[in-house]
Amino acid sequence: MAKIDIKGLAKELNISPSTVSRALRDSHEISKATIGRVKALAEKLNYQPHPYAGSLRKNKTRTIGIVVPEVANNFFAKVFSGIETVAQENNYHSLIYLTHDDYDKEKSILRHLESGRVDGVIMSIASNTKDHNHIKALMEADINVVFFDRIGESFTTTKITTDDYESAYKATVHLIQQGCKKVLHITRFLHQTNTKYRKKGFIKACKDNGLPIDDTWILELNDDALVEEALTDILSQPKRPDGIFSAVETLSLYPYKVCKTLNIQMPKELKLVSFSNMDAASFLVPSLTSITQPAFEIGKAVAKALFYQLEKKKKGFLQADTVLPSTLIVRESSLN
Amino acid sequence: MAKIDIKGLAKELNISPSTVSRALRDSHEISKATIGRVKALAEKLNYQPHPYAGSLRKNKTRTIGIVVPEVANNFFAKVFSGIETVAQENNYHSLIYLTHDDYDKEKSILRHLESGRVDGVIMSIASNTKDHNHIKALMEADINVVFFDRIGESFTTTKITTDDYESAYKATVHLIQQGCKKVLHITRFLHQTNTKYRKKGFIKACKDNGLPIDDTWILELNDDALVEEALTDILSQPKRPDGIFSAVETLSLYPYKVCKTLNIQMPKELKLVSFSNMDAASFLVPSLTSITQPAFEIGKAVAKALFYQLEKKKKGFLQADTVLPSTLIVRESSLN
DNA sequence: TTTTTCTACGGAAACGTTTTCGACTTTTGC
DNA sequence: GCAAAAGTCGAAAACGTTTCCGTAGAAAAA
Repeated sequence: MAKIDIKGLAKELNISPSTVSRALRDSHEISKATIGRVKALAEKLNYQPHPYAGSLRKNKTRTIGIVVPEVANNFFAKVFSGIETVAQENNYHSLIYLTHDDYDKEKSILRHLESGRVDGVIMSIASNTKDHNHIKALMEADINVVFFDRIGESFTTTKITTDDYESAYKATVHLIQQGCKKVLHITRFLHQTNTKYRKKGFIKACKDNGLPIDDTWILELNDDALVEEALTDILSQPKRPDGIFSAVETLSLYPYKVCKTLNIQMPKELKLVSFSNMDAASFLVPSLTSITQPAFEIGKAVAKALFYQLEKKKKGFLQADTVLPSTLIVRESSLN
Repeated sequence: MAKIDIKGLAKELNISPSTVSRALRDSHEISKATIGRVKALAEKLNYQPHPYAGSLRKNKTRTIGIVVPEVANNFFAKVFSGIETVAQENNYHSLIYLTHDDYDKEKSILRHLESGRVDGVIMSIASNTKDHNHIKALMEADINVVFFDRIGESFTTTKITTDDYESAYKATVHLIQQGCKKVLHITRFLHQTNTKYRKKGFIKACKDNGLPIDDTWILELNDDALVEEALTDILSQPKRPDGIFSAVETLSLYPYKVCKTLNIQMPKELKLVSFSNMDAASFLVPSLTSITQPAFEIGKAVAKALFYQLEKKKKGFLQADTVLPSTLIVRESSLN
C-alpha cells in the first residue's frame, strides 16, 4: 500500500491540496459535495495525516511529556494509567521518560523537552533534585508544566497532591489509639514535599497525644542496602518502639522481615501502618494497614488540568492546588 | 528567552543555514573553525533543534511506539523499564499506548501509528484480539513491529518470549515431587501464545508422571468477578485438588483468600505455585513459590532487537526468536 | 443593469530542518 | 605553471501539512 498524502488525494480528485486539507477538517468554505468526495477517497485509500508535518506548521504537537522517577511501582504505574486514559480521550499522545530518581538525567530530559517536542509536561520530581532551575527553564521555553505528588512548591502552576499531612496525622493517631507508646517514623528523602508533610503530620499527632518526640524516632532511610541493618538496630534495643509509621511503600515490607528474624510478634509487640498502593497488602500476615493514595484519580486530575491549560487561550488554571484525600485502610498489622 | 533556530544562528554568524546545519552535525565539509563558532553560539543561546522538522525531512522519527495491555502490572511495568533504559541509551523516544486488553482500542491505536509518528512498534497483544489484520496492516505501512510475551506467532519478526512450556513443566513436576496427587491448573485467555504453552507444559508434566488429566482440572478464569466462586466450588468438593499451578500473577492471590474462608491449610493441604513478578511474594504467608519471568531483560532484549532492525539498512533480525529463561523460586507455599 | 456579497476553491508561503547541486577558493600533483 | 583534486560554503528544493490571500462565478442587493 503506497503511502498516500494530501497531494495524492488532490491529484486523484483534480482539486488543490488546500481544498483537500480543508475538506478533511470540515471547513465551512468547502461544499458538502466535495467534502464528501474527499472523505470518501481518504477513507478508501486509508489516508493517515502525517502528524509531524501538521505539528510543524501549527506549532502544536498534541503530545505531552511525562517525566517520572520510575514506573515499576504501583503508585506511579497507576497514576500513569490515569494520565493515559485522559490523554486518549483527548487525542493526545504520551511520551514517557524515566529519571530513575537521578537529577542529572532529569535535567537533560527537561532540557531536551524545550525543543518543541511536546506541548506540556507532567512531572513528579526526582528524589535527589533540590535545585529547580531546569524546571524553570522549561517553563520559560513556554512549555506548560504541572506536578503531582512530588511537586515544585515555588511554581505557580497546577499541583496535584494528596493530604499528606492529614493522612499521616490520622495514621499516627490510629497507632496511638491502638495502644502504641513509642512510635517510630521511617521515611525517605525528607526534602521532598510529600514526605516532608507526612513527617509534620506525624510529629503533630505525637505532640497532640503527649508522646515525646526526638530525632532518633525519625529515620530517613535513603539507601536500600542499609535499611535492614538500621531497623534491626533499633528493634533490638531494650526500649524499642511498639509502633512504626512508614511514609513510603518501599519501606513497608522491611518490618515484616526484621520482626521475623528478631522474633517480634506483629501486631502484638509491634504495630505497623504504611503508605502503600500494594495489591498484596491484604494478603500479608498480618495484613498491612495502609494509607493508599488515589493514584488513578491523581493521574486523571493532573492530565485534565494540563489539557485545560493547553486548550484554553486565556491563562489560568483548572485547579491550581488540588489536594485529593488518601484513605486509611485498617487491617491487622495495626490492631490491638 | 526567544527561541532560536538554525536561521537565527546563521544570521547571527553571517553564514548560511546549510552551513550551520552541517556544522552542528560535525560535517567534514565544514572547517574546524566554523564548526567551533557555530557550536559555541548554539551552546550559548541554548539552541535545541526542532525534532519534528528534522523528522519530516529525514523521514526518521527516532521514536518508538509501545503498545501494551496495561502498565499497572509488575511484569509490564518492568518490561517497560527495560525498554526505556535501552531507548534512552540510543536516543530514542518512547510513546506508550495502553490497550486495556481491548481489541478495538488496539486496532485504532495501530491504525494511527501507520501515520509515520514512529519508526517502530513494540507490542504485547491484547488478550481478546484473535485476528491480526491490524498488525499486518501496520507492517505493510513499513513500520517495524516486534513482539514480547504475547506474540503474533505467524509473523516473521523478532519475538521475545520466555520458556513458558519448560517453566510450566518444571513447576508442575515440582508440585508432584512435593507429594501432590491432583493438581489444578488455573489460567486465563488460553488463546494467547504464552498461556497456551504453559498449559501444554502442565499437561505434559502430568502425563509424564502418571497423573490423570481431564479438562475439569484446567480452569480458564477470564472474569475477575467469577474467580472466587469457581475456586470455592472446586475446593469444596470432597475430591478437591491438593495442588494449584497458576499461569498468571493476577490469579495467584485468590487461593490464599479461598483457603482462608474454607479453612484449608496451605501448604499442608494445598500447595501453590504461580507465575508472578510480585515483590511481596516472599512476604505472603505462606510465602509464594513463583516462576518469575526476567521482565527487565525482556524489555532490554526486545528494544535492542527493534533498534537493530531500525538502524541497519539490510533486512535481518538480531535474534528472530529469543527465549529467555524464567526462574522457579521455591518458597513455602509449595513445600511439603 | 450595476454593484456588492457570498460561496467555493486555487496558488503559494510558511513551519524548521536536511540535502542536492554547484561554485568558488585553495591545495596538490606533475 | 596548469589541471585536477580538495576543501569550504551557499542557494534552493524538499518533507507534508496549514493558512493567508486572492479570485471566479453566482447570488443578492441596489
